[in-house]
Amino acid sequence: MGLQQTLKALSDPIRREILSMLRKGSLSAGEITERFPVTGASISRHLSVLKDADLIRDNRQGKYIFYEINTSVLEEAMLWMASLKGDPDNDQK
Amino acid sequence: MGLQQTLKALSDPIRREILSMLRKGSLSAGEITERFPVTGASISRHLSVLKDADLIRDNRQGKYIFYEINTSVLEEAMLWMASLKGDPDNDQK
DNA sequence: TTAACATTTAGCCTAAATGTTAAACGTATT
DNA sequence: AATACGTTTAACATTTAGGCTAAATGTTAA
Repeated sequence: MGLQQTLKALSDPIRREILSMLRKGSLSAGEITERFPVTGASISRHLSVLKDADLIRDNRQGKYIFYEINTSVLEEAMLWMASLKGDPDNDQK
Repeated sequence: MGLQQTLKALSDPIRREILSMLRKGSLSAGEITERFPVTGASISRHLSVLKDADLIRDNRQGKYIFYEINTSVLEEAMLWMASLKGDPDNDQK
């Protein structure tokens, strides 16, 4: 985990779009796949990248696997960006 | 430009470290290179990625080229992340 | 203008990322 | 248990990224 994994996961447009979709509520892998012009296998791998980065969580319900967003991990990335804007004499690492 | 280029540029640890270094003031390409275990040519390419993303600006002074950070472009990335955390019914796209 | 130095660009190589199809897996239904 | 359905995993092809060395470019100084 960590900043590296977070930013890497966010650097792909499909993965960002998936996160945007999940903002409105959880969706199954199939529902997510429907909205992209790539195969389910590709989306599945994108989902696993997002999951490894802890940007999404999954929970199975019967034969469906539902994905939901987890934004807590964005905190670190936002703090890092904010620190870049800040005065280096004042505060953080 | 745009979010894609910004996040792509930020997804590499060397490029992030370069930005952190530049927080404290501008540095020449050579000074930046000294601090990494890779060749000047590699750093030069990293600098061009950061520059294309408008995360840094350069200005030549004699035979040196000095780089400085430009944080304004981080705004968009931070806003995007913030929007992921927000209520989709309330506000933005 | 030649030499020296700082930096970038080009060409090549390897590794990582992304896409595809086909096979495997997990669950529900019959 | 067999089939069907949703999803993931494996194997492979292609593209992209990052590193290196060598050549090119820009600038200063002799």
